[in-house]
Amino acid sequence: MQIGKLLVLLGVHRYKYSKGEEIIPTIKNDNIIGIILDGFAQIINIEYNGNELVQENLGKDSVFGTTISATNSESCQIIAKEDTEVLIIDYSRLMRPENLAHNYFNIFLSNLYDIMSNKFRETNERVKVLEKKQIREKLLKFFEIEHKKSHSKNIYLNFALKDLADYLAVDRSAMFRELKHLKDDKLIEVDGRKIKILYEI
Amino acid sequence: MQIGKLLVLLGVHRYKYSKGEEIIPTIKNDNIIGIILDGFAQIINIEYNGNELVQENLGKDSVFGTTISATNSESCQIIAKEDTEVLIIDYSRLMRPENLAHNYFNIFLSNLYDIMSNKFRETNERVKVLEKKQIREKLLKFFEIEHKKSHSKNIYLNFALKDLADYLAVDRSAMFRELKHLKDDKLIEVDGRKIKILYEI
DNA sequence: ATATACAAGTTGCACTTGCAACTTTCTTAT
DNA sequence: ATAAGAAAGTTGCAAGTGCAACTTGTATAT
Repeated sequence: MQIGKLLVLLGVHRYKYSKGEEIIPTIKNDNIIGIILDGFAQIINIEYNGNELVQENLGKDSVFGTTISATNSESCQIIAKEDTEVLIIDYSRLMRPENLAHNYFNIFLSNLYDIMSNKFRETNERVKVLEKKQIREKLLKFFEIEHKKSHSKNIYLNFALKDLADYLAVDRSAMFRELKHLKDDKLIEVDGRKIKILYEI
Repeated sequence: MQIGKLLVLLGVHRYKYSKGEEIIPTIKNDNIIGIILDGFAQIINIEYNGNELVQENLGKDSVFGTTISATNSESCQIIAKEDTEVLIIDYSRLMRPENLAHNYFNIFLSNLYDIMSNKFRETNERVKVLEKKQIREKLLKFFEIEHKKSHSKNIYLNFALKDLADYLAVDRSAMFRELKHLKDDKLIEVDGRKIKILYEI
């Protein structure tokens, strides 16, 4: 059997979206897992007052879906910000008994587990940061986590500083202020997106 | 084959811990999933300054482990607060190729996925709350989520109010102050652990 | 019945933060 | 090369919050 046909049987589909399009069918169903194969999309939350706020950036290999990330169909839109290719897994189809017998199925599930574990780790890292009450503490926790991952005292952000403020869920200007305090206290050096940790960790 | 033997083959073990004991072997390995079958335990985080803080309460059916919750062996201890029975799944053993052929394996993985999805949902709910910048907003988001789950305007907490402050990652007294403001504004009524939503939602 | 422990609730105060309203610097497209 | 837009960086101020230090209430055990 062809891999392609198998994927269809397992409830896995590949979709392409143009820049600006809404990745709509994916979130209507409540048991779906999406993986960004290529491109860039954003989960946008529409607040009760009409405010739209970016909830999550979805780059290559990002995972989303009701079970995995905080997307609920009522208040969320997923918009392709570039031409984007998405793999959609229909979980309820995937778990049909007739699929359970498939040879490939195990490997597939096993990979799925790895993807989910990764997402778990990321989310838990963020919770550890968000749990800190003060901006300074949040920043230090963030640096600590990044340091543990890279084993380097030089942190290079692959996103804008204003996005770091969103990640920490604090006001942008307040974060800049605190970064300055940390610089003044000679705990860090900041040069654009490069942050250097000066203290013992 | 007996289920018992199968579980061993799959790298699944059942352990019992007495009150006060550390659930130590579980977190030494970095690829483990634990499920509390019975009892009560806590994940305790030891900060660099020696402070111990309860990171998570693990009741019946709670799931923990490096891939799933924020436990890293260096700074975390899991302590049984009552006599506790734990199911430990060794993920690296579980995923051995020879297991992939097993009939039960699929069902097992499928259940595991459900457990993980649940944990995902819980964590994402908390992130949604933690993302709010102000205590009032955090509380309102929390009420909103609880309301969506129960479809009732009466929220009954099955934990102490001080634990709600921890969940929201805010100061306890500041939370009480804000609860009072919400009461004054006639948005809620609070009676012990019972909270009644008075506004349209 | 009384002591003990823990949760609930309150308050003043200093510090932190969000918000608004800027200026400056850097990117990107034409 | 230049305009337009976005990100970086600042600052004043009012409001929000953490912290400490209480009091009151409520279980639980002896």
